[in-house]
Amino acid sequence: MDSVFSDTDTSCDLFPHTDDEDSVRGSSMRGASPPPDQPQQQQKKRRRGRGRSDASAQVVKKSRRLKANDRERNRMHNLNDALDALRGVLPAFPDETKLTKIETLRFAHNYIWALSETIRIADLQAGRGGEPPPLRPAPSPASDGSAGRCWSSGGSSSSSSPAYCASSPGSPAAPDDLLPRDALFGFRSFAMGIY
DNA sequence: TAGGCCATCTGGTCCT
DNA sequence: AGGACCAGATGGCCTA
Repeated sequence: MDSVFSDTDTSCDLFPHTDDEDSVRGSSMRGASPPPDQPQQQQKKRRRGRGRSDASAQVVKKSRRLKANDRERNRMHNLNDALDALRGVLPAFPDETKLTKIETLRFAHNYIWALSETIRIADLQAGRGGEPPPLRPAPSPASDGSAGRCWSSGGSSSSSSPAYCASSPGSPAAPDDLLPRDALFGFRSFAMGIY
């Protein structure tokens, strides 16, 4: 499939960033942590009396480390790409600033829950043929103010509720065509409403 | 300026 | 043995 989450695609050349030299002195370049426990002087001292094998071993070790760094960088880039793809699927307003990683994950979680809840309600309605149930999940029993604006199902149904209380939004994120635009307002804060 | 977010490096652990 | 995954550390950038 075209899944974004191509688990271990080592084939990703998303970033022509394979700068060996770059990663070699990545620490100094990005200001990343300089090896705190390995001052060069110590290394020099330790080298005393050792044969060439030690030096070559160091070279091998360093080369392995650099390769590992490169792989790790790629891995994180893949992860970020997947995260970006996820952002692309989630509803958002143009003026909304980019969701952070944690916001994206939390919002996706809640959004999926909202969708499944919508389906569940629709199924219920179809099976019964009665009057349409409210499209929006009922406000949580504990929510009578600004504080407890949870839109969890309260564990009332089969669907596992996210039980996450959003700090602000009064309504859950839901499919765009099912909910008015204002239902999506503030989903950013909603996204944050986990834990 | 403090705090949040992020990218990167790094060493350890697990898996193939 | 080598690669993937993970968590901690570190420093840069941005915003309130």
